[in-house]
Amino acid sequence: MSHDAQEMSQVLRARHEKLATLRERGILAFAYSFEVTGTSIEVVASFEDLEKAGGVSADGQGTHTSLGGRIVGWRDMGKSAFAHLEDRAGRIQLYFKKDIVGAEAFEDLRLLDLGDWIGVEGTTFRTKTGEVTLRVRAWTLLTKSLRPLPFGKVEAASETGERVVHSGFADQEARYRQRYADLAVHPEVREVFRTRSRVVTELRRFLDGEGFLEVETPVLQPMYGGASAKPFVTTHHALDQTMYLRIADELYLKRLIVGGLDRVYEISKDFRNEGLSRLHNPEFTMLEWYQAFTDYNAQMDLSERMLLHVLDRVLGRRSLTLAGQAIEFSTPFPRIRFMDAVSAGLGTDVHALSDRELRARAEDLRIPDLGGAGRGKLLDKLFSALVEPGLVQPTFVIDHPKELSPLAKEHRDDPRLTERFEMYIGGAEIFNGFSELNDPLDQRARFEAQVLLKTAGDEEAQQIDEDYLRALEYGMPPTGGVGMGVDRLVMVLADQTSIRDVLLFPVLRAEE
RNA sequence: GACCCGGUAGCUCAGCUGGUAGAGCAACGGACUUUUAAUCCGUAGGUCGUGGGUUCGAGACCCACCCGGGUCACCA
Repeated sequence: MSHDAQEMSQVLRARHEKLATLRERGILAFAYSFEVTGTSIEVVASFEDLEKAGGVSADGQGTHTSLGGRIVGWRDMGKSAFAHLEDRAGRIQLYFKKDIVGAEAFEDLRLLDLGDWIGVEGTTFRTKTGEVTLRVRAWTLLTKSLRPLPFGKVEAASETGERVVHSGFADQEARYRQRYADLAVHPEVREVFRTRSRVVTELRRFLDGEGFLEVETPVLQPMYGGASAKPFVTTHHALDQTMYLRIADELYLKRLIVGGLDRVYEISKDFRNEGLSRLHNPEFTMLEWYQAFTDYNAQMDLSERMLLHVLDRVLGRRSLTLAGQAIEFSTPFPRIRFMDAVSAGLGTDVHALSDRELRARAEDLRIPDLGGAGRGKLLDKLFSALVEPGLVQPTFVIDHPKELSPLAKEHRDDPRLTERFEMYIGGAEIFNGFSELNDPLDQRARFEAQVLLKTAGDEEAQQIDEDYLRALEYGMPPTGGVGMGVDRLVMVLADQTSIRDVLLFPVLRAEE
């Protein structure tokens, strides 16, 4: 025992005492392995199949099976006891009877607690109350749980008959910090992360099927770029060099297009040294892909197809509920021009407004912290305030102003704009793509404009990446590229309103 | 960083205009060989976030601080 028993709470002390008793009786508290023949759900289903086929024996016995799992419920009845065992698939009821397991093994059940991992073997049957149950012939302790899990209670509401869950673990912060306990007592949380895994699998499957090559580019970079954001800064000691954690994959992936890997994608952790919010975690997962010989129109189509693929494969339907709102995915999604949307919100043509007039409009709307915002930032602020919240159904916003998009190609019909799109769902931006700027001279000019913004105090403005310009000078074919927030897509599919609820271990202030 | 709300038993919470700290669940002991929120009897469990102050007396009132949540700001 590593803790002074005096300092342990009564609850912990009771478990340590049980552990000591187990050891006195020669029972292994932390076993090495256990052979299972299936999962709880399979066992229940196969018993029901057996019933339908009339294969249950005269005394109601089904097949013999062995299962492993965690004890999540216990009802002691004296010379018999009922429990629920939870494994990766679900739950099954266990029935222990003194006459069956034997007096000694039955007595040892007293040393078990909720949260313990056990292995059981026996035959299935259906109880008087109708639940398919495993009649346990023998049980083995697999792991003693020395700290009680915060199990809640489920009850049927007296009036409506609905199942009401009384969580024993409602403190959100504690749930994030001790995600292991959150997962252990909340099957629905485990389900969110299964959904997340399936989403990522299907994104890969889709792009692989389209002939894309999955690649890996540096996380640790001597120069960061590809997005407007503040980086995390660190030091490589042997090289005595400042390094940055990547804020985007974009510039590396486009170098690969130059190199002739003409359809590439990467699923990456990106890092941005910014505030936290419902939609922002400092470390997040981004999917970026680039496809040569295509423009942003093709990439909007591809994005739609990708989204439908994921919906079909993960949910099996093309509609869902997000934060209580019904969302329908019917393609093609509406496409609205950025400047038209802002103009509509403002009730006047923004093209005709000077920078000063734009600022006055923003101030009228009480948009805070305009600071030294230039035309691009003013338009962006107006867009965020007037348009974004209304983009609940899947919608493409297209043709953003040039100042906002230093890596996007100038619009073929309007030099003030770029060929860019963002797709919004539920008021949040999830996809962002463009016809990639491949003219190295124009790219240099855009970088230089960013440097001016930086000098003017914009901390997120980009820097000149000479090596990237050198790559473009070798020649990058016309290319369409897209970045997509994987966490945010998972939020949509799993109906979660906070990014923290789709991250296993969200960023938190250090404990203590 | 700003504003609002919160911190009381392992968990969820109550605690009135200041008067000796409570409930349910969990735990522990006992009864019960088809229960499922099992039930019944009993026991134990608390530096009331921290530090000051007001008061005869503070969980409650005042001040400061710490921690958290929400909203906003920051953030393609």
